Amino acid sequence: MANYLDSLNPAQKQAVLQKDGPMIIIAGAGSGKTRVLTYRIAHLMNSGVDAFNILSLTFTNKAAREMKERIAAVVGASEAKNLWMGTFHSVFARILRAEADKLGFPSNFTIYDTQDSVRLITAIIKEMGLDKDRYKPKQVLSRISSFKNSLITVRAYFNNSDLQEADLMASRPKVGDIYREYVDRCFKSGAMDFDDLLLRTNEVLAKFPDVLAKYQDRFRYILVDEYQDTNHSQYLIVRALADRFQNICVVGDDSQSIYSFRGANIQNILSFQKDYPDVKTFKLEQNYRSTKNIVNAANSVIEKNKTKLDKEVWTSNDDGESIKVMCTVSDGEEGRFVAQSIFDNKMNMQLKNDQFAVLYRTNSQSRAMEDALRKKSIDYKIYGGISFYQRKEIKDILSYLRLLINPNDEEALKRVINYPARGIGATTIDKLTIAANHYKKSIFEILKHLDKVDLKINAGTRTKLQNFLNMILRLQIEAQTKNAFDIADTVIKETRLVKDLESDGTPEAVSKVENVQELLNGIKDFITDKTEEGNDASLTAYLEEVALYTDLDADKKDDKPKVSLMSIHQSKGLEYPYVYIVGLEENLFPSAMSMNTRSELEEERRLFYVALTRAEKVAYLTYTKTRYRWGKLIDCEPSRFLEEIDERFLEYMTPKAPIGATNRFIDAGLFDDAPKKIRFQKPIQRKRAEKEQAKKTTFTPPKNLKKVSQTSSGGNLFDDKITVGNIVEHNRFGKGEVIKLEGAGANKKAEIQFGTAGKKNLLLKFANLKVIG
DNA sequence: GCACTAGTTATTTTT
DNA sequence: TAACTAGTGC
Repeated sequence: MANYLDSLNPAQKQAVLQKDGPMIIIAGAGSGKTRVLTYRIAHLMNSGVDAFNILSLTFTNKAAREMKERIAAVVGASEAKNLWMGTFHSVFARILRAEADKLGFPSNFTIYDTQDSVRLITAIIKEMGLDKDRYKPKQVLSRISSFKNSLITVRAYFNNSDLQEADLMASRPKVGDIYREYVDRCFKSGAMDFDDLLLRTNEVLAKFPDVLAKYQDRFRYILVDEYQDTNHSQYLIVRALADRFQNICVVGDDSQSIYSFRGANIQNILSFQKDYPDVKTFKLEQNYRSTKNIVNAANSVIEKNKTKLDKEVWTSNDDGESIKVMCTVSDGEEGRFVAQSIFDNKMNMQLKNDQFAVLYRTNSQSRAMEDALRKKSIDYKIYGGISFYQRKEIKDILSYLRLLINPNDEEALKRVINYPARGIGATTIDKLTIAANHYKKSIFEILKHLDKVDLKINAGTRTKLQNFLNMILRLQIEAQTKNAFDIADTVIKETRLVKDLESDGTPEAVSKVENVQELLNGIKDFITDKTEEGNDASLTAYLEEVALYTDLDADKKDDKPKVSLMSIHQSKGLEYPYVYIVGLEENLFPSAMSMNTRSELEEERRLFYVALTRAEKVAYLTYTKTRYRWGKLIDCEPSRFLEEIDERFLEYMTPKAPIGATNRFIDAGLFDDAPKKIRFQKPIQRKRAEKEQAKKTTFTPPKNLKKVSQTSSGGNLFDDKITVGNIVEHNRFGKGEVIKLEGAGANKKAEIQFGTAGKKNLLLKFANLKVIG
């Protein structure tokens, strides 16, 4: 048997060797799940299963790509190429391209992103004359999205009095009508939104038995990763496809289910055993990622959840360091602490930026972190937030490209019909929209037959519309022969889009021009990559990839190491030696929006569990007493999650000096914050207590808690003892000679020439050096 | 039709 | 705070 099996523990090995039938792998955090999946697929292939018959669904495209590479290393690249691997969305978008005509969609249908969907819904609400304060487009969209994820079609909605009543009670009786119009308009535009990619897949599989049979026969072995985060729609697809051969392997961890807001249903994993009575269950409980302190601390938190599967995560790794808790006065201070701490750890442990991650609950928290890291000249990368492809200048160009592929794409057309400005304003667009709705055609069709439509549009505007139409038609013809890069380039020249920006001259415009250049480079890369791989390099393929792109996919390999900043949701599946979880405050984490029900709170707790288990070596938890939120300074209380961690695993940090130059008066009171005491006081009493404390200048350590000072006395002592020429000993690097000293006090650094480890720069306060001679 | 300004409103998490 | 909207004047 191939030697890859030797590297697995008994539980992992069993899961890999179990070839046929339904099976579930409950994989604790850091238990080598990816490795099991990879080897399992490799093993299937080695035991005669054709790669073409394996479908593997992952949570991100990046995960799929990496897994493919690892499988390629075992079975060879040419065979691995034939595997179907990717996210639900990308795999089924591909399948829908082949089957879309059966549902009346063009095969080159557009994929609407959230922005497109919101814009369309906004337009519909306006057209229907509804109050947009009552019908908030985003809320309406998320309601529609949840319908779709539960496979509630428009017809099903109108047959379901409960749903209608719920909307009536929420004073939004027209939700159903908006839903209907939205679906119609998407259809007319030849567009599918994210949820449609799953819903329409279900539809095509349900309505066309031959299509279902085709894919059942094709995907004889199905693997689903992160099964705890599948929604009902995804669940049904998997079930339908696996129905014939029942070779279905799902992997997941109920403790890491964190996407219920997106329709994910934790019941999918909890009740898998009921769906397939002869299921084989495997549990991966040994954690290889983190220290005992981290694993046990995480366990002590997740224990508080009632809904969960039975499992015990353990590790044979070292105890490691305690989890460090830090309180600061403000969010700015919190950022400075994190930046300083990363700086110190880098110095002391000789680490690279990419060994650190800063995780937060909301993306808006990144700003304070960015500012602090930038001041310290620490390179960082932000994941999430507004992605590159969402930027206006980029979306505008992409919209032109979309329009060339699919001229019925309403959102794309409305974006570019007057950009760059060509004198076609809101009034004209309204008239066109009304005509389009009336004739049940797309706006583009109306444009093509302007002369036949009775529209009160004056001659000047008519010419402008005609010119626009002619340009698009001309470009469309060019798009048939040119590749994606050339056509994008032509679009930019033809529309004078960049010239417009260049003449602007503002710094923003300059950066926009750079972004456009980056987009062009991206298209070029796409073409070369896909051509090399022998894959589809068409404009359609490019637009699809871009629509389903996430920041995580964008990692460039040749970049210099950077600190990662991301939301906890995005950090799922990742790991870092040093992890900072910031903003541990009530109403922020757990989020104020998610504390109403037990299940919401449990999900927040799982989110915290996910955050904590990202850490391999050291985890820092920070919270602050005040924070700016929508421009206002608000008081914060420490998060309940801090208390839920068994305190044996914690260490409360207390810095000796303020990290940055801030109000000394406030700083004086900041260090004696024991969350234990404060938690159970009522808010008003608490405020008073805080004021009292602020007046004190002395520090009383909280009882029962270990206290570490950032400026440990040991370090200080050595400060004065060490001089250039000393021979010192470091517990990692061994013996060395002090070559140079610089800085003073807490910032005193030494350059030391070690024998085996080479030259190192160390901060004395951390280095714990022993002077030998 | 368009550019500018003042006022309002929003922050959960994402394919 | 920042992004978006409605209103105003040309």
